[in-house]
Amino acid sequence: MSKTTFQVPEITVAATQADTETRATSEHAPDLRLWLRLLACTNLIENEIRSRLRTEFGITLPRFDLMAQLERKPQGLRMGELSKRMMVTGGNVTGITDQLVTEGLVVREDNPNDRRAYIVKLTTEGRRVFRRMAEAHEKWIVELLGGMAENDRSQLYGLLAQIKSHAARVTGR
Amino acid sequence: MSKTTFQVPEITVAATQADTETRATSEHAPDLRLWLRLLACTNLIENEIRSRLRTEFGITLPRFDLMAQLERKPQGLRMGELSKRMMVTGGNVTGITDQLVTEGLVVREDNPNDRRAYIVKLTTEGRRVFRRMAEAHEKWIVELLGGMAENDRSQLYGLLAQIKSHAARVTGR
DNA sequence: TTGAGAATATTCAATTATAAATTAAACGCC
DNA sequence: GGCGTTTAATTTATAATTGAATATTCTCAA
Repeated sequence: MSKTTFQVPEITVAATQADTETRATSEHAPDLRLWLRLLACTNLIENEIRSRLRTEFGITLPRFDLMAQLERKPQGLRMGELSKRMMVTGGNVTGITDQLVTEGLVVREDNPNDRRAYIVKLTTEGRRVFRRMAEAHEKWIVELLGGMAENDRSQLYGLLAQIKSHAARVTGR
Repeated sequence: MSKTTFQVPEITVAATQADTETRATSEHAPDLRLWLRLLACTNLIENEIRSRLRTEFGITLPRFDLMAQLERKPQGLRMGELSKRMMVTGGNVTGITDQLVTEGLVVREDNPNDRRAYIVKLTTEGRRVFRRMAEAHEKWIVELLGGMAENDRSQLYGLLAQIKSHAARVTGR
């Protein structure tokens, strides 16, 4: 009975949904379908957040993300630490930091213990600006993910932990 | 009993892992933590796939993604359809398609019914190349997601469906 | 029929992102 | 102390990505 999928009219499917996940059909491995759905969820939310950050605050998502990392670490972070946490390359962090420095939202401080490394911190202004944005950002996330039963949410959280630790092991962190 | 999360020691968490998710602490809303974990999972897997596609096949992830959309639609897709399905802007699709055309992997065919629109298709060579890559790609996904109990996987699949449809409603598709 | 508005795709400028090469400093070891 | 290796960050070249503006074509109502 579950093999009746080949009868589903393709036209209808294409008309009612069209995103990354459209790639997955019944012939695909369950893991692939899962991956495409994961990707579709992330893209959907990420694109909406990006758009709102731009229209509401005139900031880009990567700049917001970098500031978010710094906000949790008042002592500052090195470029390499930002790179790891943001999961992007070092060169990318250099560019985003440059922009934020120009805008006066973060500063590169010299590290007396290691002259190769900077310590990047939010400026007072940066902290002020960020807090205002973060408040809205959190509301948006709740709006986008919300309506989920507490039980489902913690289920999901745990299942993602499984994926994360497995994938991290496979990729060597 | 489920409200004990505020006791999680932040230091330990920060010391043992460093990624996007590091942004989440106990003071954050559960939804925010969930979002950051979702994002971390996606980035982890996506970055690994990108890297393997490059080293094994010398192709970029967006090019692979575009070809993947076409492979399922032998009749071809319009630029706008590719854009929706890949969840990226139209201008982006134009650029990626240009590259693939140069490489001889896809073609833009004129649409006799609508002279504004092209129909993009895989070439014979493109189909050949893609199939080889897709086989490896699927194995990688299984490797990265694998080891998950069938029950957990279908649980996760369903929970993501919830998120996806809710977020799609909020964003207006 | 025609003309206003919608739809389709491209172009453009700016930003983000990667990967590889480079510069500079720290580290370890003899 | 000096030298090879590692580490931290930037630079460079190229690609991907966005958002806005533009050019073309289509639709449809007056």
